[in-house]
Amino acid sequence: MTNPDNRRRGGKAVAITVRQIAETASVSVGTVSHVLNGSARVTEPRRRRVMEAIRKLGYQPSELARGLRRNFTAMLGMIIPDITNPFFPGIVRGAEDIACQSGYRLVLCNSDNDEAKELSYLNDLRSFRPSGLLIIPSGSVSDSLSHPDANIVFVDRCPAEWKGDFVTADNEGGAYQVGRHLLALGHRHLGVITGPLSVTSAADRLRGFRRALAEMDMTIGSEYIQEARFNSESGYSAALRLLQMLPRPTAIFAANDLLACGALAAAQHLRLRCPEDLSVAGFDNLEFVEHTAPALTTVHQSGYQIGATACRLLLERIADRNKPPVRLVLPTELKVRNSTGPPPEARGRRAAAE
Amino acid sequence: MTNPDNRRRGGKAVAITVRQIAETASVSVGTVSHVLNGSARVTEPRRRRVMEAIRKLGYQPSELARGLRRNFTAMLGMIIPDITNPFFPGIVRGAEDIACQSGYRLVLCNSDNDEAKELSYLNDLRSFRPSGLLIIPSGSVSDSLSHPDANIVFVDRCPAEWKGDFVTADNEGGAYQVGRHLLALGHRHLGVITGPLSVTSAADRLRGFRRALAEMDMTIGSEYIQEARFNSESGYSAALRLLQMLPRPTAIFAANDLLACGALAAAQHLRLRCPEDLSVAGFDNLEFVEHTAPALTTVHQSGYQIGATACRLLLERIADRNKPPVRLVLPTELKVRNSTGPPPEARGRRAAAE
DNA sequence: GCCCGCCGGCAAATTGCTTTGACACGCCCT
DNA sequence: AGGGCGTGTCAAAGCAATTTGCCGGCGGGC
Repeated sequence: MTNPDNRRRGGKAVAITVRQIAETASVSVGTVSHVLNGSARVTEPRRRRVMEAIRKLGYQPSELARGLRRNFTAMLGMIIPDITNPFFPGIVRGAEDIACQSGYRLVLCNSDNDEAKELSYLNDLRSFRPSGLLIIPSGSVSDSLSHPDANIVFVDRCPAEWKGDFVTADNEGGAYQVGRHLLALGHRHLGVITGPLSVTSAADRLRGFRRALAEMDMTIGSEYIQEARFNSESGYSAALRLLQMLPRPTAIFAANDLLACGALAAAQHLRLRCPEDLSVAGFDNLEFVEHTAPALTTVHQSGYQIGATACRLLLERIADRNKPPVRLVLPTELKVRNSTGPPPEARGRRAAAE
Repeated sequence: MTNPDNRRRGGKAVAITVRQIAETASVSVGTVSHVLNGSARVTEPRRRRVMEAIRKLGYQPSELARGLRRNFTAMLGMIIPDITNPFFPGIVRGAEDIACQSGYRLVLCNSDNDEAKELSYLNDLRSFRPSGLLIIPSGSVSDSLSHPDANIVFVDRCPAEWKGDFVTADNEGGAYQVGRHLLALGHRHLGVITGPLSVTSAADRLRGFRRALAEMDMTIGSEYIQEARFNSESGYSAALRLLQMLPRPTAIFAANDLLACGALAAAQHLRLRCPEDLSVAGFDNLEFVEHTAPALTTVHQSGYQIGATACRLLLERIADRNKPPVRLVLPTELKVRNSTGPPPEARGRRAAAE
């Protein structure tokens, strides 16, 4: 019963190979390969013998050997800025679900918002010959353009030079909605905490917000726009800076929910009530912001959908390298909750009128 | 200048290979390999010629070919239950940082708390011949024991039969602290929302909580222990069930922060004030629970540390397959915030006394 | 009844890299 | 000066798959 080949060599276990399957099924290795890949017709009795042998020996083909020969593997590389930012796991999850459904595996790397790290990962990932790459860029990734050999879909953010497949949410439109909302409430002194402006999504959000202002013939002083990194600590200190200015803004638009959380904390620290003294709006609609104090007004975007869509696009790109590039913008939606309300003066007036 | 080998074949680009490096540097391919791996001494002039050629041609060795030959690759597999549970990304991040520092890449899979999916991923991952595996198990993964060929570290949860390397936080101790805290506040009617009891960490937490009760010669009725899945919706409905019982519990210990969030929402839905009418405590200390309304009392455990430690252990295991297994329990710490307070009756008494 | 063509299967070449055994060269010691 | 010995280099043999070229046998058409 024990196959002489199925033993230990050099002290380490050797896996089952096609050769053993071939012997067990009394066929050639080529035939086994054809059965596995449907790359040629194999008559039924042989086919069944092979399948049986595979089942019996618990054979699992080596992705390495297969990849080496075919020059690509059943894996997709994905580079994200930071897995601990709760927005990205949603994207990853969406992408992974789609990838796994099609028999692909996802390899994940954190670029840590560092362009050098990103580039290094990009190269490392390539040495595994993945079928494709999903990239949420931190830098310009200019290199990827000089190596157009890989299938790449950019996600959430888009390098300026990139003309290929791309999926994002409607950052500009969502931010525009926030602007309209705050203006409609009567706010005239506005502050913005933006993400790093080198990141396209952050820039788009700022632009959308400004568009809402422009429609009311308003502008916003550059000192009222604070650039921050996409985390709550950074949002906290940016909010402190804004709230010490005169006139003090009555509303703050934070470019994502983490920044908004930091802003809430800053307001609390300064004993400003939200939304009575200060309105705060965020972006992303992370799951937990319904439970913050107060519940956060924010723009909903579905990370899962973004990831799933991007991955679907990538699979299509893999299937047909020559189809025209697709650039998708998924809808966003303003969720008004309790962290935004009329500014103090309007509130006072309204209270007086009642 | 153009190397004749460096052209397209069959329509697709062919990467630079050792062979081309060898030709360019006028050495044999074996020598190139030795330079790359330091597997034999190479005289300085040759070594420099090789390095120069590598730099000039932008050579990147194929991990596939290398892995095929050596029977392992510079990658680590990781299986986690669900990346969208914010506790896990911290672990992943910790593991990834350590892995990348040592030149390894992390491949991630979501088992979705599904044992079958977990097993399937385990096998797929194996076909890439990773140097090791980090697993947060959803099921018993009994299979992994019959294939002790891989280096495996279990993380956060431990299958009953597993006697190898393992890292977790002090779930039992943390839950014990919560129990002591709630009892010290005067609570006598307690409810527990536990995670799936097949998951060892959930069982440990319940045990720790019970130990605190036992020290006061108390027990808890089984109807006051509601088993739930580790997400907030499940926590919401479990809390509703608890809060409709008579006598109504005055405090709820939720086995993780997501469940606790659900419990807070349920309390709010029933117009119960927290902590005046109901105390809620969680577990994990996710970043955002400082900002919930009210700020959540919870047990801190560092996902990052768990992940980093587990990965370090795995690297050590890879370096020496024969060293004795290590089982680590990282400390946890109770964080008392505003979601816990004295029960209504004590509060009434205290108010009357003042 | 014979020949041609097609189908199914096999053996061998290929993929990029590591590793090993052999070999050549130079140095030191006798 | 000659014989070891150590050192550095190379060529070739894998690793586990896919893929290609070829061949034998069988069926159909003339």
